[in-house]
Amino acid sequence: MYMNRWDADQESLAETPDLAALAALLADRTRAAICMALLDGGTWTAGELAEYASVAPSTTTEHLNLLVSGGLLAEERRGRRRYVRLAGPDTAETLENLAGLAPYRPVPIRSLAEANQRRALHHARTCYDHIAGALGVALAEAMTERGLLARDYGLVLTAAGAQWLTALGIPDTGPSAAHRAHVRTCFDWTVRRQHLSGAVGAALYRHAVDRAWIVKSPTTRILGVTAAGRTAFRDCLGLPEEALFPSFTPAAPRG
Amino acid sequence: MYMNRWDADQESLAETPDLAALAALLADRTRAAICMALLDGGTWTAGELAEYASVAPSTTTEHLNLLVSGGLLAEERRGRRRYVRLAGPDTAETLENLAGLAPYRPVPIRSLAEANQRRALHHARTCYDHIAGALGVALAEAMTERGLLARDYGLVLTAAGAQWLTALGIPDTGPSAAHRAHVRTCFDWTVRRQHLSGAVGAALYRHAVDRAWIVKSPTTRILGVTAAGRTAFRDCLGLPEEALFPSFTPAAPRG
DNA sequence: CGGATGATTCGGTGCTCACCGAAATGTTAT
DNA sequence: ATAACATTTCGGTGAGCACCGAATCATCCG
Repeated sequence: MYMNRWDADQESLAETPDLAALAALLADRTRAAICMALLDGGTWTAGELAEYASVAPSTTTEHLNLLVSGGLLAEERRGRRRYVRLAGPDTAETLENLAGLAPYRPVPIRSLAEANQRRALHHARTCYDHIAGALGVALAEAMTERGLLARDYGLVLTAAGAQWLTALGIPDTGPSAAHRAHVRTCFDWTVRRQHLSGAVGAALYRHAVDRAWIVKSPTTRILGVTAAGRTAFRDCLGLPEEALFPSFTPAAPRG
Repeated sequence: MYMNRWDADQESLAETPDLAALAALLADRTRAAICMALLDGGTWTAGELAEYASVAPSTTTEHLNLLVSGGLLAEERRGRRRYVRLAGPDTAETLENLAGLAPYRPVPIRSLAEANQRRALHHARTCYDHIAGALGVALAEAMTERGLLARDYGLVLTAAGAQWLTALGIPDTGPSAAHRAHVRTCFDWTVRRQHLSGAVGAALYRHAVDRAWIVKSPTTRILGVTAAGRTAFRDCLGLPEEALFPSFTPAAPRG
C-alpha cells in the first residue's frame, strides 16, 4: 500500500489527507489509552500494554497492528517480544495538543495508593521528552516572570533566556547559529495551562535528569523532585516552596 | 453535563482527558470533511455543509450537534439559520497538525473544472488565518533564504525578520515589547513541507489581503495572486516566477 | 395569512468493529 | 527435546452509529 515519492508527486493533485482514518485510530478507548501510556516517551511490550489497558493479548495485537500501520507507533521486534513506542516527537506533540482540546472524564479512584499515584502524576511527570504537570507549569511561569520567556500569543525565548540557558551549561540546540533555541508550548491537561516543550523543554528535562534534580519512575510517567532539585529550582528560578511538593496545584487561571 | 470550575478543581485529581471521545468526533468521514471545510476560517450554514458533504440535512444536524457539544465548533443561530465555525485558532492549529500526520487518500477527479479547482487549491489557499499551499511554503522558504526566518528544529523569526516586518508596515503583534513576534509552523498537506503560521503568519496574510496582493474566493479556500501581488512578492522576497502561478509545485524535499 | 425555506426529530436499517477464547506460531529456557 | 512464554490468527458475537426519509417545527417572505 506504500506509495513512493514519484507516484505521490504525479498524483499529488488528487490527494487529500484522510483525517477521519487517522482519528479513527484514536477514537477507540483502548487505543487512546495505549497512546496516552506511550506519551511517557518509553518503549512498551505488547503484553505490558495489554495488562495496562485491561484487554486480552489478542485484542492488543489488533490494536497495535492498526496503530503501527497507521504511522502513529514505531515497532521493533526482538525475539518473541514486540516493542512499540510513539513514532516521533511530532506525533507526541500532536497527541498532547489533542489531549488539551479533549473533554474531561472523571476516573474512579479505588484506593489510597491510586490517589497518591494520581497526585504525584499531577505534580510532575514526563510529557514525551520534557517536564509536565504542576511543576512544568510552575517552571514555565517562573521563567516568564524572570523575563527568560516572553508571553506573546504563545511563549518565546528572550535573549536573556538564551543567555540563562548557556550560563546553566545547557548547549544551544539545533544547527542554527542564532541564540534562539526552539520553544514550543504544550497545553497541560492536569493544570489546563501551558508548559514548556520543544527543543528547549527537552534540553531542560535532560539537564535536570543529568544533575539528578529529578528522577523518573521506571514504570510510570511520574517524576520525583530530589533534595538537590528543590535547592536548584529554588536558587535558579525562585520557584515557590509549594511548587516543589506533590500536594501543590496552581490556582485556577482567571477565577 | 457541564462541570463548573469548582467541581473541576475539587475533582481534578480524578480526571483524565478523554482523547477517544474527541477523536471519535473526527473519526467519521462526513464530520472530518466538515471540519476540513471550516478550516477556511469562515462561517457556514448547516445547509451549505450538507450540500458540501453530500449528506441529508437531517444527518448534518446530527453531526453538527456532536461537533458543537464536543467543543470543536462554535455556533450561532440567527433566525432559521444555523451558522457554525471552528471554535478557535488553537482548534484550527491542532486540526492542521493532525491532517499533516494523516495518511493520504486519492480523491477522484471527475471533470476539468475539478482538476483546475484542485490545482488552484494546491497552489494557494487559506489555512484558517494564514497562507498555505505551494505559495505559503514558497513564502516561508524565501524568507528563510533571506535570513528573515531561521530554521532551528522549527522556524523562528530572526532580528532581521522582525525589522523586515516593521519596514513593511506590519505592526508587531502581541503585548510583548520584544522584537520577536510569535512564529508557528504548520505542516502543509499539499506539499508536505512547513509553512508559516502563528501571529506572524496571520499578520502577513492580513497585510497581503489589505494590499490586494491576494484575493480570497468567497466560496472556497482558494487564494488568487493578483498582478500587484506578483510584483510585491517578487520585489519583497524574490519569489521565483513559477511560484506565482497555479501550475507551480515545489520539488520534493531531499530527492 | 399562506407558502416557501432551513433546520430538526424520530424510527428503522445495515454495516463496521472491539472484544474474547481457543488454537497455532515462533522464541527462549531447562 | 520439552516446557514455558509472548504473541498471533481466526471465527463468532454484540453493540454502536451513520444514514435516510417522512413528518414536524420555526422563520422569513409575499
